[in-house]
Amino acid sequence: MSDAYPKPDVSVDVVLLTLVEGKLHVALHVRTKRPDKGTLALPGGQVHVDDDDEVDLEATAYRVLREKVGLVPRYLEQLRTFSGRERDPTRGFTVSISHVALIPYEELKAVGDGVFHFYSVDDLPRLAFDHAAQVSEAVQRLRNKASYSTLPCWLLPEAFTLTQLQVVYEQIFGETVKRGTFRSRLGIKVQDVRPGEAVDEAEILVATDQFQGGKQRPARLFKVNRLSLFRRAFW
Amino acid sequence: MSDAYPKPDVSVDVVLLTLVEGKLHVALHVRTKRPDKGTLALPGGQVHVDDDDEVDLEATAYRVLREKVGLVPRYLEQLRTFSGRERDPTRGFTVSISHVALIPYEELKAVGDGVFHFYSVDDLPRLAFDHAAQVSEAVQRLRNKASYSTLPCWLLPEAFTLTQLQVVYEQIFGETVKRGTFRSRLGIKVQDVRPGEAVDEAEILVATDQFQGGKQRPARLFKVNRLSLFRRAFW
DNA sequence: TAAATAGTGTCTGTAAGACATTATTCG
DNA sequence: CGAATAATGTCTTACAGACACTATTTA
Repeated sequence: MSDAYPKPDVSVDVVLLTLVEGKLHVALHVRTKRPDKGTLALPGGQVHVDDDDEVDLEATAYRVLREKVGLVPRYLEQLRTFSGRERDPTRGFTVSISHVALIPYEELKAVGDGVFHFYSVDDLPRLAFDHAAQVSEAVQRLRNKASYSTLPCWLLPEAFTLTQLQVVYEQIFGETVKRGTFRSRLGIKVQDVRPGEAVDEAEILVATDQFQGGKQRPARLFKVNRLSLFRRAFW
Repeated sequence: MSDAYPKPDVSVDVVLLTLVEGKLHVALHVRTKRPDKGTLALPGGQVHVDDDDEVDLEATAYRVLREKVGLVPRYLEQLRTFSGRERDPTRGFTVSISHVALIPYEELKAVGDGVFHFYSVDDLPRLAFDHAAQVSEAVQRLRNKASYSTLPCWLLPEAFTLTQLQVVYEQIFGETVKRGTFRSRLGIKVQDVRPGEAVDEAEILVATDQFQGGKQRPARLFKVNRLSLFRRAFW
C-alpha cells in the first residue's frame, strides 16, 4: 500500500563550520558531476539503507564527514530538512536533511585532504542547488544559539582560555564586550576554583590544572562539560 | 548513479497542539491498518511526488491536515526529521519529517469530524511508532519558544485579551506570573494606544477597537502581528 | 621595573518582580 | 455603593555594563 507512491530522493548535507583567522568559514568542494558540475557545494551523500551500521540519518551525516572530510566532528546537529521539486530539476522532488557541524580549525588543518576548502560565510560565491540557503540558515542557527548557550566552545580546541572564548563570541556576533561583563555573565570566579571542578553552579565550564603562558601572566585553561543554556541571552 | 541506492520511505507527521480547558492537548486517531493497528497515532501521510501542487514537504503537511483533520492551521513549522530502521520494522529504514501545528480549540470544535480526538500531552497512552517522542519534542519546542516569543498567541482566537494571553503563557509553563510583570515584559501601555496601532515599538501586538465585556470592566482585544522574539526570556 | 595580559572589585543605571492603587463596568 | 476585573504606578532588588584596580608572568 505504502509502496504505491513513488519515493523522493533522500540525501544528507552537512554545513561544516570553523573559525579561520577569526572569521566563520564553511567547507566546500567543487562538484565533479552533473548537475551543477564545477560549482561549489556542501559535503553530502545518499542514505545507505542497506548498511546495518547506518542506523539513522545522523549516522549518515557522520559517515559523509568521515568519508569526504576524514574526521569526526566535536558537534553535530540536525538543521532543517529542505525539500521540493525545484532544488535539483534533474532529479525531480528531492529531500535533503541538512546538518550543522562545528570543528576547530586545528583539527581540519591536521587532516587537510585538499578536496575541501574553506570560504568565509560573509563572502560566498554561487553555490550549487539550495546550498547557499543551507549555509545561511546554519550561520543563523549558530549565532542564535551562541547568544544563550556554550555552543561556541566547540569551535575551540578541547581546552581553551576565557579570553579565547570571549574572542569567539565576539567574532560570531561582530561586537566587542567588556571582559568583566563577559565573565560575570558566565558567573565565573576563576581563582577560587580547583582543577576538575566546575566553575559555576550550572557546571557550564570546568577548570583544568593547565595554564597557557605567553609573555605575560598565564591564563587558566578550561573545558566545556556539555552544551549548557544560559538563563538570559548574551546580546 | 544516484538511483543505485534503494530509497527509504518518506512521510510527514504533524503534532497538532491545542488548548482544551487550559491544558495542552494533541490530536490523535486510532490506526486502522497494520502495523500498530488499533494504536493511537499522529496525523501523517506519504509524499505525493507526482502531484504538482505539492511543491515541498510543507505543502505535504498542509495537505495532510486538510485531508485528515479538515482545516488550515494558523501556525505550522517543521520540528525535526526522525529516521531509522527501528521506527517501523515492517518498512525498514524510514524517514519522517515531523511538524508542529497550533490551532485554537474553537476552530477544531467547529470542524469536529470525530476521527481525531484530543489527549492531554501530560497524560498520554502508548502511541504508535516513535510518535510519543515526536509529541514530547513538539511540546518542548513550544515551551521553549514561548519563553521568548509570541508563539502562544496562535493557541488563541485571532483577537484576545491580555489576561487570556497571560493565562495561556501560565498554562504552558505551569507557573503563575504577576499581571504587572507580564504586561511590563510586553512593554505594553494599553490606554494610550489607538486601535490598529501597535502596542509597543517592537510591534508585537496590535490593539483592536473591540472590547470583551463580562460582568465587569471590559478588556481590550488584541491581535498578533507576526511571530516576534523578545530580547529577554520570560521564565 | 616596564610591558602585557589575567583576573577581580566597585559603582551606576535599568529593568524585573512584589505589591498597592486607580479605573470601569454591572447589578 | 459593592463586586469584579482591567490597567497602571511605586518601590525594592538584582544584575548588566562601564571602569578602575590588582595579580602574575617575561624581559
